[in-house]
Amino acid sequence: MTQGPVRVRIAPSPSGYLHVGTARTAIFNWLLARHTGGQFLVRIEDTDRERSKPELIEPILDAMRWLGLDWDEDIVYQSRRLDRYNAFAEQILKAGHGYRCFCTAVELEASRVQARAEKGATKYDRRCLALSEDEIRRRTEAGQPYAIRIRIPDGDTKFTDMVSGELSRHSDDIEDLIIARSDGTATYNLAVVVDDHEMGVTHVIRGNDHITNTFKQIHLYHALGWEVPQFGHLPLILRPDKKKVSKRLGDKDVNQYSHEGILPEAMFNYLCLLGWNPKTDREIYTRDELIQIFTPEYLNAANAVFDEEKLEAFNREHIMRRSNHDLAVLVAPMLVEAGLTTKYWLETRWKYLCDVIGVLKERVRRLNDFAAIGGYFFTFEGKYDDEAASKNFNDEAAELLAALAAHIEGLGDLTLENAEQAVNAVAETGGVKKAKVIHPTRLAISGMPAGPGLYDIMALLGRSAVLDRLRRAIDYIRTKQRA
RNA sequence: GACCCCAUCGUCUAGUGGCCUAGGACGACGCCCUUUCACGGCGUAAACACGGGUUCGACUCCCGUUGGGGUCGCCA
Repeated sequence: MTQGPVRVRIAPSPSGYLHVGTARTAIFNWLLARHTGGQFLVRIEDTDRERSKPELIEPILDAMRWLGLDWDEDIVYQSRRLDRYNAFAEQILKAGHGYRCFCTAVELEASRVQARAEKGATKYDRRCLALSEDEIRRRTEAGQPYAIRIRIPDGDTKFTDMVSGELSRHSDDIEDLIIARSDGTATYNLAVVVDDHEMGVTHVIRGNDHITNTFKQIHLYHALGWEVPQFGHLPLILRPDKKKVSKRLGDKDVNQYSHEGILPEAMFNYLCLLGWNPKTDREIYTRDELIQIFTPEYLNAANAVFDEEKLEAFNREHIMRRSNHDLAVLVAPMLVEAGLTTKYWLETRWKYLCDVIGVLKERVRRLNDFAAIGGYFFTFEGKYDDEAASKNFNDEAAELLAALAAHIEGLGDLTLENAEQAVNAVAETGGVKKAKVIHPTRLAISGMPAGPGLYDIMALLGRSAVLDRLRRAIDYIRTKQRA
């Protein structure tokens, strides 16, 4: 499909962090902009003074930067455009598309409660639309506060959604929404329409929880005499319990995944395939590949459950695609934070770090796993896995370890080859199977029951560290046997 | 409750009337590889919600039912 350049936007409100739902909406918008050579814009919807928190803006932008979602123009802050919106509310009122509503919030709430009780729709009953000119003038002059509502014309409202096709709703089911509050400030729907129009947004792609708003906003475009943009309503991302992801329900901040060792390209790739797919059996793509192949036609209409296990599977694939050096840059601070080593030590032994990552790489799902399963490459305190120790540490093992240590002492540097030869020799002279030597040795030098190939570990650790740990294990076994 | 959206394995999905005895991926299970754990390879279990139509023929089209989700604020 060929499509001209689009102007799209993501419009988060700083009342919380960026969760995967918003992140995925941002990704699709960004992808469409990049695919068509258009612009991706960011607007901060911070008109709610009570709930917006300025300090939440940076974390949201950080999460976007982490995902590689760069924007093309200055960020638009609605809070700085408040004055701009009021004029348009007035314009709608003067043009006869709106009317003053003197109902108080308390009254409105009461009639909603009543409507619910009577099991009906809770739409505004338009009582203020029936007010006479005189009555309106009288109340206005008396200083009675009023909100401005737009009057929804009779008939069906229709639009063609990029995801779901023809969508329509009868005017009876669209409320005469308030566009300006009684304190004069504009409400969300008006602000959005004014901004999208003035920012030149051509395609509005957002969650399908906005469908109701879209019908309302279409009437605002009409009342203002503006061209209506294309709309696309994405299916929602659901939690495993099938509720839509939300801050309320404690869903994770996208930044948190970064701290938990998820690679940004993995998150990007996984999210992109939730609700969209390339119509092939391939699932792993780079960001650039996705820009190439992305087309909104392949957007799904059904909601999708977010599965962290599958995210991890994507993460593993992307970890395998990164160079050891790249991974080292990301893993180094994690090792330091875990108290396993220091920044300085790693900097002077960068090659070693890369080699360690090389042997650990394929048994890791998240970046944090490197520290969790490979700590012994940096620090070893003589702690042995309990189960493995009771199984592998016995008198016979102590003797074999001693024989191995003796053999290694006669060696120069430990290499993959002579490490293997050493183990073979010890097994042979001891008249036991290799496994009898290998398992205690692994436990002795790593403390772990599982991990990379033993010779890899030995060669990496080096002669003196291996000897130290061997002797330490022998002591450990002997003192334990005596006790 | 009203309105709207949606409906293929547990999960993400392919499928646009015959290529379907429904394909792939994650997860699960088993086998092989192997010093362990992974990786890799091979394989198994696992789905078209239901009922009516339309048609020579429906997973695919239409209607209804059921189920799930969303929205119903002078919040965004």
